[in-house]
Amino acid sequence: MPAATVLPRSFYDRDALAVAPELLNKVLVAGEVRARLVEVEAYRGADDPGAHSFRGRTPRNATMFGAPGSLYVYFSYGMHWCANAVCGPGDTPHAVLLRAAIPLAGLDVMRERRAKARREVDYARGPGSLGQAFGFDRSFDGVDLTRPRGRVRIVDDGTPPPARPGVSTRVGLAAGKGDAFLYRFFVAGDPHVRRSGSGGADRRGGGARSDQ
DNA sequence: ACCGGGATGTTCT
DNA sequence: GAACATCCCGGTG
Repeated sequence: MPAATVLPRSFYDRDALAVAPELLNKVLVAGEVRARLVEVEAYRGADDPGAHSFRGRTPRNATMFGAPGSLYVYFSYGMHWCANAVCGPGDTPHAVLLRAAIPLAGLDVMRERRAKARREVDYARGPGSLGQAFGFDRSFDGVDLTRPRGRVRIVDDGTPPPARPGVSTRVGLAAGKGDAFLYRFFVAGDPHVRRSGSGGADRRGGGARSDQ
């Protein structure tokens, strides 16, 4: 098993739509907590009415306009802290929302933080839950994800992204949700991915594409 | 399993 | 004052 390597800034310095599917199966690390990303969403600056950066820079979204490879954390619905990886290219305000992950280490800490979650599968299922499991808050906004011993980082442990990720529209948006915005990517069939829409949870097998 | 609503507070119009 | 990249609980079938 190769040593885990921190993703370099060049990984993030691209369109969020290119970065998002490649973040699947990477490992998010903060202190002793580690979890494998299985669901993400791309948000793309000026062309994306669903993005926080669509209407320009504000105090809240300033981190999105900063260096690719930064962590953009925002407060959602008066209750939850959600985390994004800032992307590019250059200073283009793109980002990838981290929506769900498989707990790998630091399970005691996660269980304590996620007291309401009964099952391990729910520790980091959904962006608010993921933020709570990792202990994110305002002080994490702007953290550099590319530092090998940084406070938060994303590493490659040798697990490749799925060859054919699940793809769908994004969750919970009033704007930017048509078929032109297939910006959500997930590991098809993984139980840690928040179920969407109707029907069965566990679609698996050869093809794997649009929804679960 | 599916749906409806309340919690809770920052951000922007 | 409305909207919001959400979560959880309780009702119903």
